[in-house]
Amino acid sequence: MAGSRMDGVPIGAAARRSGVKVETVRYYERIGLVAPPPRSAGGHRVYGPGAVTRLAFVRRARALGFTLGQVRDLLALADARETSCVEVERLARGHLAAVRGRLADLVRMEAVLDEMIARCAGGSVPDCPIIEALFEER
Amino acid sequence: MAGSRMDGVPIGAAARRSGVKVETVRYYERIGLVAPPPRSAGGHRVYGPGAVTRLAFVRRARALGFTLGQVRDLLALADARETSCVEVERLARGHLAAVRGRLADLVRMEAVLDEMIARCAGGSVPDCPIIEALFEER
DNA sequence: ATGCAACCTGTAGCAACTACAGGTTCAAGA
DNA sequence: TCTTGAACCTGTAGTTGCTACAGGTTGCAT
Repeated sequence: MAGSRMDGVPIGAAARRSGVKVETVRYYERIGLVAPPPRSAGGHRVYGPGAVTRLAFVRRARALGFTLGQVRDLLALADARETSCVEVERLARGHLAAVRGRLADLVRMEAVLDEMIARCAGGSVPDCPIIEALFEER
Repeated sequence: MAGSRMDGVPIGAAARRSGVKVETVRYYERIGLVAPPPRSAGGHRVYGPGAVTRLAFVRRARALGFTLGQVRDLLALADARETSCVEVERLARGHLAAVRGRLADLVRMEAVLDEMIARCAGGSVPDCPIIEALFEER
């Protein structure tokens, strides 16, 4: 009866549960972002719950726009729990600034596209204002 | 006196004028995004005003987040002037939708980071809420 | 004439995956 | 028990959009 509930799962199930694709899981292992899991007799990777959680962590951090390098840092900090919060907050703060920068860029981008499309009016104008706008000097 | 004002410029000047880096100009040529310019006797590229404008167009479209594939399409459309505007607008519209999608993601990202930092409070909490937040299921 | 900045080609590297090819293993049904 | 066939394995190459060399040649100002 021992070991019946704490199941190790193969990579496909780990991928589904964590939201990371199979190839990407192997990629993360290859680059040393996650530890190589134990293998079955036949050589298949077997993931415990902890490993799956870790993969999910990576996925969420990536979805938040952290680079793999930053994720690596976060994982290291998560492992060294004592002195972590200040460091983690610093990382998150820096990242928030970057996010806000990109946000501002995208908002501007949106406005320009919006205006270009609006100027395009009916659609049958011979001199397309979008092209013109992009070709214009300055 | 003929040819004194319609100067062809070397790649460095073309790069400065268009805002595209020298290496990137060569890269664009290599992948066939822009046509190979004529060369000087010694083999240096010589860019006319038209080529520089085209590079600037690429730069601006890229700055708006168009992929190189889309830029390629835009350039083709710009060359085939008659039937272009509707198509260009369609491209721009599709791109705007993509931009808005990314925008929504970033706004969510910002909210999560903001909240994580807020929850991190003083800074010396033993269980760092940022790490916890990312490790949380669902 | 000479010095040196700017040019040339070609290749390799970066992030962060993604997609094969060509095989092996696992699990479930007959 | 045997047999499918899906899921796994490794390794390599491709993707996008550049960027950075190395090791050489040209252009131009002094």
